[in-house]
Amino acid sequence: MSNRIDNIFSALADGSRRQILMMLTEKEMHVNNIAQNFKFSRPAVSKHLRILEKSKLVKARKDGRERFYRINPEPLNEVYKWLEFYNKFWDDKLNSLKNFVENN
Amino acid sequence: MSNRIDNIFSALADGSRRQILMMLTEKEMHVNNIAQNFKFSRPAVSKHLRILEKSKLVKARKDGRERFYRINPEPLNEVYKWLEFYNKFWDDKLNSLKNFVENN
DNA sequence: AAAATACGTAACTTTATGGTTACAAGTCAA
DNA sequence: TTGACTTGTAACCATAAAGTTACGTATTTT
Repeated sequence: MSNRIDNIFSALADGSRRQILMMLTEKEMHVNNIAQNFKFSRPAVSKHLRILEKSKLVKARKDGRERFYRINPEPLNEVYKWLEFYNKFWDDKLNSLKNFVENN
Repeated sequence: MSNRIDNIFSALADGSRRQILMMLTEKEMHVNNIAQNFKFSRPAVSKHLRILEKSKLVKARKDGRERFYRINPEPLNEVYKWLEFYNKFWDDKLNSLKNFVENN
């Protein structure tokens, strides 16, 4: 019963996965390449990649025996959209305070 | 070993908790009040509130035997800051594309 | 053809998550 | 002071998450 935005948030709730995303901003990387940056095993990295792939935060391209992963920032727009509402709420609070100060 | 932003993201990774936050934008609410909006039990709501409190997304105020919860959107700024980097990345990609189009 | 490489996945373990019911403590009303 | 109300928390259960090792398969190298 977990939806799209649940998946995105929980994919992002892990520091290792955020680190992977950070690496992928610089260049495409294949699995071993990514795994070298972590203390834990390659299959563990593979699992993280599966979770990132499921939330569509990364996409994969197969080249021979290697799989290259690249970032896909599109799902982050969902997070942005979600935050916008609260940003508005936050602004309104500031505006209320501003109004209070101006009118008193 | 989970840090501040981990806590914020995983607090937000649950639809019920996001619903609670949504309710709290309108007004302060006490626990029973919140629990009436859910099918699951009051202690379950209490647990969700504990998680939201831990990530500082809500704050509580005790009044007699009731505890009133209110939203605290400040931690959402952390999420914003985190997203900003990727927003820049995204813009740069668009700029690169723009440059490519302009120069060819 | 055989050996080495890159990867995914299955099976397993440990720990975390999200729910439950039962109960204790503080506060309010009669 | 007794009884009801509001809440938190402990103990428990089922399921999911995050890691491990072992192994199968596709691809490349020799």
